[in-house]
Amino acid sequence: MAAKTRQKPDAPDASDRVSRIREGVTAAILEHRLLPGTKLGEDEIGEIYGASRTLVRTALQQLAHEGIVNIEKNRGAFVARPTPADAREVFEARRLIEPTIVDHAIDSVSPAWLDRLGQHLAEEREAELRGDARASVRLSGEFHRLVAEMSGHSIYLGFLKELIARSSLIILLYRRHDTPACGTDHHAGIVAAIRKRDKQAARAQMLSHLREIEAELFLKDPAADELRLADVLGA
Amino acid sequence: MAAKTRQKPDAPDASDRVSRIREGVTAAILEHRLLPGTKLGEDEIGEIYGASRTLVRTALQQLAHEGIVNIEKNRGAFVARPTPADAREVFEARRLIEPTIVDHAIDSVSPAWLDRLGQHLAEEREAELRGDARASVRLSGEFHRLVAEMSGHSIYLGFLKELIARSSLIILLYRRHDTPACGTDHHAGIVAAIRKRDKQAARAQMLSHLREIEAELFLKDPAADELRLADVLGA
DNA sequence: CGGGCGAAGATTGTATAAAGTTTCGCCTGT
DNA sequence: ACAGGCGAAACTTTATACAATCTTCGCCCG
Repeated sequence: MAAKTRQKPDAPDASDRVSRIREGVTAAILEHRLLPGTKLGEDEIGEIYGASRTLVRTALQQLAHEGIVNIEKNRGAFVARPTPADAREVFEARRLIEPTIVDHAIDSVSPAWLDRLGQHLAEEREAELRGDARASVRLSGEFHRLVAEMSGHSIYLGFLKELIARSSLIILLYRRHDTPACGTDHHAGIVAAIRKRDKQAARAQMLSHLREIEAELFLKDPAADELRLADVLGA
Repeated sequence: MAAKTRQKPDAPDASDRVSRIREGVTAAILEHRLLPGTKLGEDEIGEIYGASRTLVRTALQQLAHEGIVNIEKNRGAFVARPTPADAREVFEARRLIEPTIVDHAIDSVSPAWLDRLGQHLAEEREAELRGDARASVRLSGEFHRLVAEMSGHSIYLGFLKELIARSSLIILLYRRHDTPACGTDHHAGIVAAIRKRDKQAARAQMLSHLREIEAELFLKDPAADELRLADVLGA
């Protein structure tokens, strides 16, 4: 039975070229090398990755569906600029879904997974010590995705991937102080609760963790935003 | 101000050709004219809609992301065949999200929306009287989407659209009796609760409604499924 | 007569070229 | 000097052509 060629729809180490472009652009956006509003020309990206526009276009469409890129008809693709309202929606959705995800994760916990989580915490601590903000943001997102993978719930995993990508962009945009993302301590606490199979504690910690992240953002009123824009344009 | 050409990213009456293909194929799948496992050839679809393969591919990729089509590398696109495990995941997600959605819907209720809901209920009753199963399934899904639109929460709306599409496919696959989808009475009850701004009742009714839909499905054990398949092949 | 190898056909993946749209600069007219 | 419009350049969109891969059918060998 040579069913070897078949590969998972969302393989993490996806070796095909579209995935490489998608992940490269995602990394560039999330590491703040491409600011919101930046135009993503197809030729430009294609040249960077040595691919034709066909593949670039596919990747950009996927990113648009993830919500970190906006495609405007006949104008091109731009790095998304989430509004404060978007931000609130994203975090509300996370507060709804993630506590349930940790519940499931605890149900299907295993020594191998606990090892993986511990290893991840170590990586996060190291990045934080280095003061590497880019790696911190990336690893913080990966922690949440790891828990979702652990839960074995593919629908929740898919939703959360989207929410994490958007969150990372939002955090980079609206972070108040330059505090390095969300505290590693929170993640450690969640892992401890998972290790103890304490669902109630895990849910509670996840929830407060998410609340704290959102509380550290400066989500100004959309109306005020409009005014400020008018101010700039009028001046 | 010639900003007429600009259109919403997910316009319901999207007039562009990709959307027309996507909606046509979606309708065909949800109306059971294309059975799960059916191959969706690019040329075949392109000829039907008078479009080139480029557009067909775009549409199929979007459908794959929605989960009602599977794309296998170098083999093509097929109508998805959700497993019982998939079905349980989808309905669990709906039970988590939809009660919250009705909450929001009640927060932003308006006379215009109530009219719209009432009108929809009438359409559902009419289709049921006609015994038009296809229309019933479609309208039943649209009811849930309508409530999500009412909530004004774009993230939840996006997630629910995906869940509804998958649900429709699942219901058509695993329905036990040929009972016409989910009872219109449930929907009427939910609308009544929304009209009374009774969040608790609305949440409870939505939840029991979803439970009842799932209870009417015959979600056989995956293991048993394998066995039956082996049985057929062996015979 | 059954099984496996191989070539032809069909289908998808990728690249390139043609068509349509937007944008920006420049020029003209007032 | 400034407003308005014409036109070219750049880009996206769509179509078509080419390359790679898989499937299928027939043939040969055991």
